[in-house]
Amino acid sequence: MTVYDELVARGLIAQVTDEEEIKELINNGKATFYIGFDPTADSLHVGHFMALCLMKRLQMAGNKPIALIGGGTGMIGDPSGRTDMRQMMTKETIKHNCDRFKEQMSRFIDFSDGKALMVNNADWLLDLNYIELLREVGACFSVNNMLRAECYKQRMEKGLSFLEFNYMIMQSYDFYALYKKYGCNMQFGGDDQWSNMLGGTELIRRKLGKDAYAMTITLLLNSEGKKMGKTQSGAVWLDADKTSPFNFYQYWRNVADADVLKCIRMLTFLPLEEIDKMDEWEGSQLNKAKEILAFELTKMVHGEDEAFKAQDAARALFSSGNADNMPECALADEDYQDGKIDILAILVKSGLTSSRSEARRAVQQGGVSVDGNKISDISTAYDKDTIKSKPLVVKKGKKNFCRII
RNA sequence: GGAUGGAUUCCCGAGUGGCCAAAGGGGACAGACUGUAAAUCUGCUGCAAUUUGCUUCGGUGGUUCGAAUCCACCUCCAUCCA
Repeated sequence: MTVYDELVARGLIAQVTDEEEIKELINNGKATFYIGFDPTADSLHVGHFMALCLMKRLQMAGNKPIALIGGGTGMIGDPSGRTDMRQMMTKETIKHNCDRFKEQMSRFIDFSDGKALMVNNADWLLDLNYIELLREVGACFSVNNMLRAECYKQRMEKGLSFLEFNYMIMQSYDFYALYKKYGCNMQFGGDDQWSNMLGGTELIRRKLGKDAYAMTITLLLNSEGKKMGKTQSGAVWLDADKTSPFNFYQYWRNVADADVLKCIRMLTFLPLEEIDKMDEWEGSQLNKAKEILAFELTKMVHGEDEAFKAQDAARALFSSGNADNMPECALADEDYQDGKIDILAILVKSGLTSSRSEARRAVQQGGVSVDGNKISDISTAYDKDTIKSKPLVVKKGKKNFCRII
């Protein structure tokens, strides 16, 4: 099976500019492609993960990936798919985020011996001169066309600043620059990037008279049509300090039935034949598939050891309610009053609830238990000595655990 | 630059002087049912406290016994005109 066919079978491809040409290029390892990453946070998250996997797949097939970090475009902010303006970031923040991205990417992509490149568009964008830029590429863009682009449409209602409007031009310029410098002939990106990417191929055609290609990756949406990889507390990060391996595992363990197979197909490297077999599974058997999904992804992101730990912890936790590998919270001496600490304070300290009011509600609604015993009295308190000699396992709701030491 | 409309709690959105911690919906959280799923039903959703207190309605001042609501100025946004 060719790489391209595999990508199709896994449902990764959303749109392509020229299917035949792209097949030819990537199946034969002739593509030099780039994917851009905006440094909007100090860690990559699940949304980037798909792109990284795609890079890896194509790299394994002999193509050369270029990871482009948007140190320059990050100063503008991509309006695509957004309903309001991004917050402007300082140069220092962007720099810091770029460095962190680099570190994380190296874990997935092989950058040795020039097998892959990492570049920062700040290197060329920041030196651009406004008038020169206008003369060089300004003529190649039709405002009429740009306004028709899907990514700007919804912003036409709410307002779009000139700054953000230029994002497409910057991204197109990136492609153009990479084409000239590294012979980069293909760009990949999220499906929301489609119009920006077309801007690039168009620019290359006009300026150089050469063909370049673009392909978008299907956005990972859940069955409700929302982007996956987001929780109420924010994104699911790849950085272990921002999203612990256990929580990362749990996120995937908890996906809806309707989404499991899609996720396995798109995100894991399991052979397709194996995945097709799972297609038959239904009902509670899908739970097994969820475990596989969670394990595989955790393994890729955090390593096999962490994956086993998370899996063991989850299994133990949900069957017996105790385990070694659960989030832990160490109480300090000043957390105790007269050698005691009450249940509400414990809930807040451990981060299981964000305020005492919320903690009180949780207890009153019967959602809190300690060592398997439901707590019904909000004034329940524990001695320091008791906790020090034997940690408490506090549970809020069905899935939130914390060991108090 | 001119005219008009707008900014409300996580989001949408009601509220035009006291009865407002602020309707309704969504989301989140908790309970029941389950398979760590979905759907459904129930509760709950500013902060702190065992029937009470404290801080919120873009910002700053002001009027008033009392302001999310009235006035002034400012900031930001949209629409139309230039």
